[in-house]
Amino acid sequence: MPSQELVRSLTDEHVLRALMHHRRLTRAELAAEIGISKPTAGESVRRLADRGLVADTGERTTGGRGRGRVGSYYSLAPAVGVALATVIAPEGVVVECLDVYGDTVARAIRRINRPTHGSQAAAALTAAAAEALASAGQPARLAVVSAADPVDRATGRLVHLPDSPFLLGELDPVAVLAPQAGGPVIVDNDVNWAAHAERDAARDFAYLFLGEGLGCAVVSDGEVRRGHSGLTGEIAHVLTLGPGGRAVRFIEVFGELGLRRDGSTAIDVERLLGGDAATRAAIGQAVGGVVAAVVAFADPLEIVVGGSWGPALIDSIRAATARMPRRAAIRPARLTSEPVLAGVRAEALSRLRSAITAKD
Amino acid sequence: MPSQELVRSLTDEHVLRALMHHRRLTRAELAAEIGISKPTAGESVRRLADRGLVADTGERTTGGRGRGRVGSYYSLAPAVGVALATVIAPEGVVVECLDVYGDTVARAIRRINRPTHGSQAAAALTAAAAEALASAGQPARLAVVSAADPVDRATGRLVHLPDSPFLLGELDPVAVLAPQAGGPVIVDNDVNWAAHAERDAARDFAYLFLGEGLGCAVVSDGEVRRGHSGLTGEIAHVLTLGPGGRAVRFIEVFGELGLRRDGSTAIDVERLLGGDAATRAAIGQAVGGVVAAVVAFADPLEIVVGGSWGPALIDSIRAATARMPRRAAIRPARLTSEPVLAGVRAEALSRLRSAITAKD
DNA sequence: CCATTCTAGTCAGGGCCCTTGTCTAGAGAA
DNA sequence: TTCTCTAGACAAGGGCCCTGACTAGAATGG
Repeated sequence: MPSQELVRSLTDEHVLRALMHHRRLTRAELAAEIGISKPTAGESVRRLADRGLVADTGERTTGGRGRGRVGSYYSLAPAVGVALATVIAPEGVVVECLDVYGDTVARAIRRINRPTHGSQAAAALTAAAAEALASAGQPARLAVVSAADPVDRATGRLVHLPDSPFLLGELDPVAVLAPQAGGPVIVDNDVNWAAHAERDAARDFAYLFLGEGLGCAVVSDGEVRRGHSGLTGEIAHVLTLGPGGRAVRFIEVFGELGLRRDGSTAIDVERLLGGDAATRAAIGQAVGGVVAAVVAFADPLEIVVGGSWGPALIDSIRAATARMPRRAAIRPARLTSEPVLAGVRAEALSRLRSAITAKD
Repeated sequence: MPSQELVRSLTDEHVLRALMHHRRLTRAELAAEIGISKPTAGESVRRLADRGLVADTGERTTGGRGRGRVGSYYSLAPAVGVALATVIAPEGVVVECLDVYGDTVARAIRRINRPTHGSQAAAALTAAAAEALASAGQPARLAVVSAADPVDRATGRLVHLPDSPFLLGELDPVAVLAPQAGGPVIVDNDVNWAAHAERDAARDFAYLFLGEGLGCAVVSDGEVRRGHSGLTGEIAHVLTLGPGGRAVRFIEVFGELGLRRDGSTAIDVERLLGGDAATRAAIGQAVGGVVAAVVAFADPLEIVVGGSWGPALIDSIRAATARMPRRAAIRPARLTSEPVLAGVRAEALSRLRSAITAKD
């Protein structure tokens, strides 16, 4: 019987998924919801209870909907575990424990004093994860991590690219979190997660991040595309229209305009936002060249502009792109508060649910 | 029994797939190959024969492998049909009928006298398809079409972009072929299909097409990505490094070097290939800028260079990209003879097989 | 030349999973 | 107290597949 028990596992999967969305159901409600018979629903619940995935909540239907025999409510057991949603930024780290319903059941924060020194971030990460897990009281099943630096797709390590700020320093989030994650550790950079959170808008779009650093995420056919080594969207070296009509690398435009912080590769956002009309036009031109490239290579329905100064200069960008032969709608990012965390949460929830239903 | 017959359809699917790869098998061989019992294999064959998908070939095992009772060979019936693999180029159209084994069972060619006049191409297409289908003697199930112009993803129609040669003219391959295709008509441009054919090399790469026209295909996570409207890879307007260090649109570089054909937007390949060292270096610089952009937005493992003059200038391109902060391996295209047709054939075969196994 | 050997295909019996239909338990309504 | 209504359990049955035994029929080999 090679594929006979497949149908049984399918039934169990349906039951788990129904409980994820309705939190608690009686066996009769499960049968009606899924479209299976009551005996089948009962058997499935028994199996899942034996495996520790489902438990009788102790609640009874009495007092709810009229007469009839009382029913027992079942729900997912705490043993199904939580997912760690983690954001590592230069200011500090956030670790949240998400349960299977998407609720944040615990949260811990640690500040980092010396960024660009990986061991600081690693220590903060371990401590925050320990605190959050202790507070949640449930086992972790996996971790989804955002880091404010380019991430190597194969290893999950942060990589230092020339001319790009290296905010967090040498850090291997997979190695740091593996002991606490209880499963896979998925790492990607913050821009990609922010794009992930705006994914419902379109199946093909680009997210242009314009802040202290420069980044871009490409969403194609509904998924964030990372490329071979995970460096899709590292746009510092794209050739664009610089001052005087010269072809200049994108990041160098800001140097030539005197908008890079001294002794750093980061952009001085304050000075940039206080710039005059000519400066804003020059920046708009430069961004326009990048837009032309992303239009050519990603053909997005729209271009979402985020970051600390991108939305403020959106008119200059629109003006620069208005004359281009091919255009794409340019709009500011929709999510303004914690877009990165929103994307990380969404992925953590989706993966946690898959891990539970797919398991064995 | 909501999902009970799922396992039966799975069995049938396995049988069909086994027959696609082995062409003819006895029921006992099917059972051994798939890992099911002989009675189950026999039942499945009976069902599929009733549906007309499988037929006794009349061949018997006698004379082959020693003693024992003779077995009956079964194979897929001709009624499973063929896929139309179609290439539309300015010179003419090719229509091939591919059977489920990937063999070309019929082929028809029509020349086109007046390109850029869509009705000519449409007539040639209809005639070639009719000839090929008559010769094949099997019903068509779907068509996969390559066109040497940008293709609108939503409609399958050819689109005219500014500064890009419009070789075939207004043409709606879906409408033209629908009556003969017997199913869906999938249309994409030639560069994407050529990239499709090189897909086994890597899951993330870019295919740079440098010929009379300029194009690029982006393969990400193993699939050719088309973008929202299907115009991914239309690189004529990417800003790059032009003569004198100015930021120039890619296509304009060729105009400034005097390499565009008079009265047309096409590149004069002969003159280009006869150019001096300075010209080749200038072209290499310009292509290098495009490479920088594709590296930033697609992060390919390698960049495959094809087209009529691309491979010939690969050293100039490599020299221009050698100094770039981020690099990707650049290599000439592997498939040189009919890469487009190879990609179209591969997709047609894959879709034909899916259509047969998924049906009902 | 005939018994042996070996394989393709069929038949019978049984297990698994689900379904329908019936029955029991037990709470609210009359 | 009796009726009504629902959650859940139990029994019977059907679909699909498997194992094991059986039949048919050709080549081998003494």
